[in-house]
Amino acid sequence: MNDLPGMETSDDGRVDEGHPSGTVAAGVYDRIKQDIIFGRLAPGSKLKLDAMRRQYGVSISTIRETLRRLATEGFVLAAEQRGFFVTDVSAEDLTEVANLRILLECSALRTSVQTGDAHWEADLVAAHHLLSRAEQRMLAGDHSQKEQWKNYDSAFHHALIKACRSRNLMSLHAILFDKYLRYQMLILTYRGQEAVDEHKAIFDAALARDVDAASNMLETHITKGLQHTLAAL
Amino acid sequence: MNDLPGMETSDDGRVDEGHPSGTVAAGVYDRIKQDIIFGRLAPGSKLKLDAMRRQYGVSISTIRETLRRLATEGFVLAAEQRGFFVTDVSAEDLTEVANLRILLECSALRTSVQTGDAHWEADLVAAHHLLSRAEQRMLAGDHSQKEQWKNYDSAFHHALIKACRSRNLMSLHAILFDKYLRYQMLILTYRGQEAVDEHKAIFDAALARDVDAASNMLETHITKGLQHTLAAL
DNA sequence: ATATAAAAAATATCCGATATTTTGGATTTC
DNA sequence: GAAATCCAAAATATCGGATATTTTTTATAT
Repeated sequence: MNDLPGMETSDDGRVDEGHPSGTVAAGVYDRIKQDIIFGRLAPGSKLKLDAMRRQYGVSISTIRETLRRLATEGFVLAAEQRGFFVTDVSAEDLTEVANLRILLECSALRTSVQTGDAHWEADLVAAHHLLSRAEQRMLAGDHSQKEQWKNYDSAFHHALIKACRSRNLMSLHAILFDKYLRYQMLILTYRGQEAVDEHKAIFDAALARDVDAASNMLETHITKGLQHTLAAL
Repeated sequence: MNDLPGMETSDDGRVDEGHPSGTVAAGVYDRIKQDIIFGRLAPGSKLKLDAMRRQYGVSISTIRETLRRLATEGFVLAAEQRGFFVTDVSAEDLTEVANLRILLECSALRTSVQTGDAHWEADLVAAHHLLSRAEQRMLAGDHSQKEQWKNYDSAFHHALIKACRSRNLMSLHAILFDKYLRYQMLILTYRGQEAVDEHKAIFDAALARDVDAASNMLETHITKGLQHTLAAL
């Protein structure tokens, strides 16, 4: 009882240990963030400090530090003197996030495609391969490893823009991607073959060093994903 | 003694009270952030928790929370188990920040100019008026209120893009602007009449609803500022 | 129903204690 | 004399408890 609003959260005494996180705070940060992104902590729900402390097995100071951090990234709302809440979702917010992704990701992709070296190519090929396999499983109806599939999706998009030579851009993009991801996890439908084909098209254009084609495909990909998600929201 | 690395920091027991900040943490956040931006805490310097606690007169928990927050925004580097440092500056970083500003700010400006209503115009006129007066003082050789001048500069750029209808973009931009600002404060030279003219040109184009002209002028403005700052760095 | 007052819950902050880790010297070794 | 090693001091990470305030809830009265 006295459980958190969302539903069951990450590990409840599970041995787990998928966290090579050096510090306690880093571990709990990862866990809470994932719990928000994957919907285990429902949008809008109150994050009571004492309950969180018990749930995650760390002190209140650590919880506060973590929530503040997540608030700065935008996953949590810090209401002065009234505590913390999981950030709400809305069609407007999703649209903003998608448009920002287009702006940043396309710009970074263009630079990447123009300047990426053989090493960038190799990483990209590897990332696409892993994503591709996961997508095949999804298409085959095996939705059991959604979390992993999304990790490969994330890694693929990351690999695409990795050669953009801007740490600032990369870190902003990473946060945006996670925000976008949360919306995708919220709706439960898979876009299927269409998205697979788009990934492939972006991948091919990138390797062919066709800057415009790659950028356009990416924009289409995000726009279509947005529409799909908006419709299901 | 046992002072902080930068030099004298904001208020040392001063009555001050320019902070209507409801909570203690909010106040110290503002102060530390300003101390970094305006160079009172030097780039790269170590932020020792105990020293900070004494300096700002708050508990270590509060200091940690604040530094974590600033680390997420990128003004502070959180080195796991090794404490916090003021983020270093570099030509590469500055260039990245400037390019991101161009990307986000120009995009937002275009939307703003296209969709801004009379209220947006009014705010913009007001902001430009204040900036303009401050610039005249600067040109006249009165550099005593650099901090205020920069606040008007910031407010002007903010007013330009205010009608872009994207909170996400606005908040990212605000952080980028502050990062850029720090570099400007680091070098001590004023770009002068040139920048004043650029501001005026952007302002005029925006009010004239000339999207392309406004966007181009803004890009030029940022690019020239970047070159000026790079040269002085 | 609605406004108000008292009680309970929760937040914001501080403090002190402890286990670890990192850092700076001092000492020894090659 | 430079490099490796070892030890003590400093600093970080984290916890649990205490207190003042503020918010929320509950109960009471209009």
